[in-house]
Amino acid sequence: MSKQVRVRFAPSPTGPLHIGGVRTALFNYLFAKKHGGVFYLRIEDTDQNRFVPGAEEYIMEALEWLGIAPSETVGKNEKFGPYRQSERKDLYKQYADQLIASGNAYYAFDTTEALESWRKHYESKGETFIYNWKYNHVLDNSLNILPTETEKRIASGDNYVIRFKTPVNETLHLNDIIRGDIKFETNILDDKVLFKSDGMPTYHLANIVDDHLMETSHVIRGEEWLPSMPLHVLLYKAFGWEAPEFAHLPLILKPIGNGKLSKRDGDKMGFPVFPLEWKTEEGISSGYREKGFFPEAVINFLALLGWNDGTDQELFSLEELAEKFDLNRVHKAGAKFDPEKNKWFNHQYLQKQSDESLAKAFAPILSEKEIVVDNNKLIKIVSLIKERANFVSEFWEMSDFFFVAPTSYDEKAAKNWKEETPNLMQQLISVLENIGDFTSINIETIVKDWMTKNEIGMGKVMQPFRLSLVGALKGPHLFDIVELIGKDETIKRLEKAIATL
RNA sequence: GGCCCGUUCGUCUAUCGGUUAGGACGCAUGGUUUUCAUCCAUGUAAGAGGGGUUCGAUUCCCCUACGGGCUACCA
Repeated sequence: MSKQVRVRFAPSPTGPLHIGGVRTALFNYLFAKKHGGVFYLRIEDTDQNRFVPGAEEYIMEALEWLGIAPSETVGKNEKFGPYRQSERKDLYKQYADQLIASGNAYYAFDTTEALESWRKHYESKGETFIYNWKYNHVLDNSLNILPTETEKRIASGDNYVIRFKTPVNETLHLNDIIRGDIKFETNILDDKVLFKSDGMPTYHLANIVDDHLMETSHVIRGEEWLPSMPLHVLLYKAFGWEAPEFAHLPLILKPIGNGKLSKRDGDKMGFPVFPLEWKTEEGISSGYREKGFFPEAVINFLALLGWNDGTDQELFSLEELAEKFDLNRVHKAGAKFDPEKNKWFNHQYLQKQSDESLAKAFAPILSEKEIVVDNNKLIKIVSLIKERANFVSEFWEMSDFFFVAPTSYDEKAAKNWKEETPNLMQQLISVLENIGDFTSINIETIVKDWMTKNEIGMGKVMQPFRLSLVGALKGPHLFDIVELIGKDETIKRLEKAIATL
């Protein structure tokens, strides 16, 4: 690639960033890294009605948490700033005027109501209403009146918008990196509004102007933008600018049912669709971070939703992804989001964490329950339970018996508590009392010795023993538990079980 | 309705004309663990349909069906 690669993620701050947006950001980030380019963030806040406080901060925080923060954005390396379109407002009008002057755009005075009624009118006749030359005879714009009249109306304060004048009778052959050639007929295109009556540009104008001014080399965005690609390409042409290359990413679809994944689906289906938690008056939408996902796991899962490196490898670090990423290997079809596989990735990344860092992550949960525990002991406990966990948040219910004696016993397991069991447990207590070196291996050897010598079946002892200590038939290797909770506690729990059951 | 994009196991996907259509998640079974889980092994399961092109189509072309997106003075 001859040109410096500069790509952007350009969300509009209308709420929390959702998982589809995260993947778009990720693919842009990876593409930039792969080609030694720049990944920048631009805030597209040209719709004043949809502004949501906190959304912009949320987006930045989310990208930072995920480890894919932009290198240029609001307040950071602003060499092409400002990066907020609302702050570039004054810039856009001149470009709209430029298009008017060159005959590529015109003023339109139609009211929303008028357009709505024309639309209905033609639809009832079985026609598709398009705002272009074909229906110009019913439209109220500067194409139909004298320039002096237009000037007069504008001067008198009539509301107007500026529309693009789509060329007539052209067949456009556009290229998309992922999809190849795409054909469009200009005759079916609307003359889109470029400049709104409130003095703000629409997405289309602002986007093209900024992508040009910020020297964007590649536009990598969601497939929902594919239909506006001809307009955008036409705009570059009208300005006389070189257009960037385009790549339209497949959409992320709902796990079950039809349609693309939407912001509301997440909590309804039991998984987060947002990187971070988002609170509003209506309620809390859960986030990956708060649910205990590792950012690496989220990144890895998302990267593989629509892309793969052609091998069987599934676990990739961010660096590896950046090295191997290739837009030509992006799948064309939409991908259903699979919460199960997402969890599996988290399980993989949980196993990669050190016992120390997992203990550190677990500690706050324990202190909330006012449990004090020696750090070395905690590290050991974590090492015993982590392999069966998907999340740190599962640690407590998987290990509570290390910290507090069972208060109840699993009913089904308690059925194995036979008549002879109390006596056996009593004998077991005596055996344990005499063990000097109270370590897992030693205890195991001695206890098993005792069972063999007295011809006691393993199941007769081990199951009630576990039930007494844990309260259920679950958990790590029994003698590891015994060592960790210690001799006194073990005996205490056995005595309690004998008394209770 | 119109326009555009797409279609391989239930799900994510590999395959760039010739393969027993491979891997992963899930599920099932077995083994390990006298527990649960993990782990290991095995199994389950796919080219939407119809036409072409070709010696040969999952792969290239067309049609149909289905899925998705867009169709605002929202992005």
